[in-house]
Amino acid sequence: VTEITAKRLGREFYSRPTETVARELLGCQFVRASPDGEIRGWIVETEAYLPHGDPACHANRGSTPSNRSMFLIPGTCYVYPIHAKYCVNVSTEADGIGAAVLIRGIEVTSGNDLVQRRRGTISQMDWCRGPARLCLALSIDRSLDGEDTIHSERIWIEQSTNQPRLPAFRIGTSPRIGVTSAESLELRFFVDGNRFVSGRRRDHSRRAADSFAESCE
DNA sequence: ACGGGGATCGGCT
DNA sequence: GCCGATCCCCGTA
Repeated sequence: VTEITAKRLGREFYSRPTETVARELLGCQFVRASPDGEIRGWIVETEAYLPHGDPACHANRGSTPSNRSMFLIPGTCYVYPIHAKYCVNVSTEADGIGAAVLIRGIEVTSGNDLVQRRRGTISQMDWCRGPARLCLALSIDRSLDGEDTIHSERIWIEQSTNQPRLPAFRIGTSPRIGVTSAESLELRFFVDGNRFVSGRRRDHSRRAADSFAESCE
C-alpha cells in the first residue's frame, strides 16, 4: 500500500491568474484545524473573482475595511458575511491587486464525526454544498479573515504529490451562482458529476460520480 | 443616521 | 420553485 502524501500549497500557487488558481484548486485538500479536531475534504467547486473588468468582484470598487483581505499577499483568507452567514475565499494574483477564489464546495474525507455534530440533522450530501454551508461545517467565521494559508495552523490547502490529478476534461464550467452582473463570464468551476457540487443537475454533463477519487479515473 | 441590497440557506407548497 | 429570515456594509444625507 502506497501512502498518500500531500504538500501545503505555497505562495507561488496563488500568485497566478485567478482563473488558473480556481481550476487547479479543484481536487486539492482543504484543511481546517481547530481545538475540536481536524477536518479535511477534496475541493469540488470554486469560483473566480477577477481583478479587472469584473463588477461582481468585491474588490471592483477599491479597497475598503471589509474587503482588504482580497488585496493582501496571495494565499490570504478573505471571509465575508452575507445574509447572516459567511463565505471563504483565498486571495490571488499579486500583492495589492484585489482578486480571489471562492471555495463553494468540498467532499469531506476526514473529521466526519465533528462535521456531523456541527450540522445536526443535515444530510451528508448537504454538509458543505454551497459556500455558507461549508463555513458552517468547518466553523469558519470572520476570526479567520486575513489568515495567511501559507503559514496558518488553523486553515490551509494541500495538494497530493503522488496521486493522479483531476483530468481537465472532468472540469465543468458555468456562470457564477447568485451573481447578477457579468453573467456571461463562465467563472464557476466544478468536478463534473461529483455529488457534493451545488447547483442544478443540468450543470452536470456526466453521470454522477460517487467520490472525487472516481472522477480521477 | 438611514435604508437598500447581497458571491445564501432552509423550509414550505 | 418560491419566499422569508437575517445582518452586515456602504452610499447618501
